[in-house]
Amino acid sequence: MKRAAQQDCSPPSPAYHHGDLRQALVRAGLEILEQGGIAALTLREAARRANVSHAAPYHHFPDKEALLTAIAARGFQIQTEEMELAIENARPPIDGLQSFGMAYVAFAAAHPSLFRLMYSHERNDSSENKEMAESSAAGHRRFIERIRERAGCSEERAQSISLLLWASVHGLAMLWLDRQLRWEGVPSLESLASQMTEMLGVVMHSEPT
Amino acid sequence: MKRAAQQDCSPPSPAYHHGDLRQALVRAGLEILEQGGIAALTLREAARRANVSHAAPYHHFPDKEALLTAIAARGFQIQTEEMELAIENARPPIDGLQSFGMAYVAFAAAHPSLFRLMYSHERNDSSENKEMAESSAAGHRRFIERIRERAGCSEERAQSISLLLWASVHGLAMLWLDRQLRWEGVPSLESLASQMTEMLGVVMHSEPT
DNA sequence: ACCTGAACACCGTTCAAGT
DNA sequence: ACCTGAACACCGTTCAAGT
Repeated sequence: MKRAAQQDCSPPSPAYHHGDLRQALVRAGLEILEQGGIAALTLREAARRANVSHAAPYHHFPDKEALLTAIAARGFQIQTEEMELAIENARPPIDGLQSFGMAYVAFAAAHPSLFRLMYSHERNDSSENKEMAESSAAGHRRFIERIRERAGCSEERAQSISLLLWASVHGLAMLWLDRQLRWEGVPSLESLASQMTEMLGVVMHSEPT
Repeated sequence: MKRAAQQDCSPPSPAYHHGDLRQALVRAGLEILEQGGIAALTLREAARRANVSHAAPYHHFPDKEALLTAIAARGFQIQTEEMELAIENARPPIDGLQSFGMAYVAFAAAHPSLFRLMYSHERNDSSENKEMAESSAAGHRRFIERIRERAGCSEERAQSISLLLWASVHGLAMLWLDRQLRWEGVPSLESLASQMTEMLGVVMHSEPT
């Protein structure tokens, strides 16, 4: 009922093409990223896929960087959704700490270009980024709390552990995507991640120094 | 004696401008990277700084990507040099494992754009990359050996520990450069790295699972 | 308010031509 | 062998003009 009055699918005008070009551009960007990588992601190509002129995006984004930021923001949403799903469906149900690490690495492997875009290029603290930062911080706080409960340690120490876990899986994912983990007889990314998160369990249950 | 016959510094010809344009381009690239970041690093700008036409680089590199690879390769050399220096001069002399982590993060903080270039964009296995890969693998093997001696564990386990250490400091550096580590009251990067490498000492001296 | 089409400066790449 | 200058296709960005 919130949609515009039905118009039998005839476009309201040959020029005004849809109500939400902004979202269409972000969607197009995700598609380009998946098909051709970051090099193929241009403003003009996104406009082409959205069936508008190459100047149209400038009515929704001040510049290309802003579109990239919006795509990255959408990426963080997708990451949250996919990770929550993966953690729920983990078989056999494994430790929350380990399943977090596995899900993080799995997301990076599934969306390499998007993952790189999200975590690269120091993006300015735009309003969009503030939203992202807040939702990300909230998730982070919940995660720290879970660690604190499970390990029965101080919040300060839980923070240290969570940073170590995050950095480890982030670094593993990045090094893997960059083809840096290719010596003789490399195990799969999955087994590396599993091995790594297991070792981190040792730290979690050890005495603080 | 291997140099060309002395010519009183007068250029051998107004067009042929130096003997080693290739190296000059790499050097120019490093300079651009430090001054303007990855966005400023164009083939034409590198040519400009080397005082040659914009087409000249194509006699030394097949395309832009090849120049980027050469710059990244030089970056790995610089990283090795700077890290060895930093580890030697660590005061007070700290554990080798910890000083490695600190030096790694320090390099990333000192050369953010170069560090990003080195570890990004899946570069093809060009001959240059094979050299890099080999020297990198050799260093890696020495490092694993040191861990094995110190922790008195199997080589397999030493490999796991070294990967955990590498991934941790790499992830920490990346997340820091990407401004992802900015919640309330963030400690300095140095103290985060120190804290992290200390925790990893726990893993190293713990019993294998 | 939202979109177009022309225009500008810049970039990567190619190529015939010069020494 | 190594470099230049012109040329081409593409991109980000701007702007007057249209509805």
